[in-house]
Amino acid sequence: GVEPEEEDEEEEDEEEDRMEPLLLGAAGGAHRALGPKEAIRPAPFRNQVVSAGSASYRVIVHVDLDCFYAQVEMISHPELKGKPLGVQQKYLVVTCNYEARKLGVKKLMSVRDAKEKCPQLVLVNGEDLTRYREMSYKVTELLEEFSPVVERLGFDENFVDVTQTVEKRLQQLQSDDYSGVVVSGHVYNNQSVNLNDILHVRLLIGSQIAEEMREAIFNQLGLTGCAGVASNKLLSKLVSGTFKPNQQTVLMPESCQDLIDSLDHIKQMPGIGFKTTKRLESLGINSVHDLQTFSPKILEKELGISVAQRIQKLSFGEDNSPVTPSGPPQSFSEEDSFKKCSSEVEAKKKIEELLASLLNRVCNDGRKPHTIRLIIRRFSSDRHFNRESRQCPIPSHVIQKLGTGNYDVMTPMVDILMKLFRNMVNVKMPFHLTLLSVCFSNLKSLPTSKKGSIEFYLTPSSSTPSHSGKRTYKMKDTHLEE
DNA sequence: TGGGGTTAT
DNA sequence: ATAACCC
Repeated sequence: GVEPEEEDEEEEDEEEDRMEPLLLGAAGGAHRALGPKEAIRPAPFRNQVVSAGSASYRVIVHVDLDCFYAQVEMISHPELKGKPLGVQQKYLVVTCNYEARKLGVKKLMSVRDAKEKCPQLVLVNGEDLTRYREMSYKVTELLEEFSPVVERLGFDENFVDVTQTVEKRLQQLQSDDYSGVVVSGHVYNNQSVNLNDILHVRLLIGSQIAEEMREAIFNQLGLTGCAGVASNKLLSKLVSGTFKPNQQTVLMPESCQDLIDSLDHIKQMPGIGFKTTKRLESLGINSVHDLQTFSPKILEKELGISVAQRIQKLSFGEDNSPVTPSGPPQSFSEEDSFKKCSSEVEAKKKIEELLASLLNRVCNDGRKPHTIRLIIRRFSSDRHFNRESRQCPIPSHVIQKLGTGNYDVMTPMVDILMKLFRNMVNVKMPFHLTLLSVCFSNLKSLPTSKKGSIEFYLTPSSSTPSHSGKRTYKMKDTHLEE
């Protein structure tokens, strides 16, 4: 027989040690539970975030706006307030307000079913995401004032690592007297709170911060939402949904098992998606308990070591993934779906529309995309999982024209996109597409350093044979990323 | 099923 | 370039 390996976390530890000082500055540091080995290692960065005794214990807030698109629409159209409202994309009601929900409308319900359930339902078109996107970033920016460590999840959810913020407030408290600390909002399971337990005190302060966040979002942006406070992202997300709408809940560590037991199927576990659920079901794994007790070795063979270990940890409520600050977006895309597109001319028109919107967005962003991608969906029985794409670098002379309004950047871009199109679609043969999408990625900042002046990029040159007295310049080698 | 996003392979 | 995940 072969000895089982025990030290399979060695590499990971070294990697994380190198990153720790960085994360302490930017991300609040304590981003995972301490392993047993680390506790006895004399690490120079230990104890910087959370004092000894409580190990590294994070406080994470998950903020989840209530029916976000519908709220934005009710702000844009106040006369709709109080009426059952649905937001429509194509023939789907993608979300709706609580008046509509009371009358039986569900998210992602077809327009026909929704109207049948609720004939008074008011529908607004939500295919243009511009206003939602703008409001979404306002929320993220507001949250960043509480802690710079904010990770976006979709347009309507954010994770905030408030570990450092909590620590500051703890230190401001009169010498270890926690008797005045109270919870804000619900405590999951109505669990009793112990002020002698420093972890409890930290989470309570987290709940107060969460309350302040929701207050700020409401007062400054007019939006309501839920919040969950817990020791990691998974638990904060699960607990934020326990009191809905416009309420918040904190999870004390002792109730962790109850929270994950409240899931009635593994597909409700964030991180376990459609594909993994199918494969787990084929192994006879349906409940969280099934996953907890399943043989790790067999699971690793079925799903690969990475997925297997990660999701089995999730089943115990363990999640060491850090809150990664999202910053500005990594990509911009616009898509349109339709019943049928079967000619090149038709496709070109739609691509031009998508591109025009994208160019506006990219122009407002300020950064320049260096990659462009075209995505298609061909007609097929399984609508899902059937996209193809081609991408290529954007030629530098096109990139340079991007910010400037006066040059035509559409024409060269459309030419590129149509080449990508013909690379994917044999236009001499009949075809049937149901979606087109254009994506800009590989965004690079313009060099904005010191003086935004041109002379920063030019270096004086003395070798000027023809025009003595006139100064000439040579290009410096320059890269766009500072 | 929409119109977006992200990271890993 | 695709596949998985998230909303």
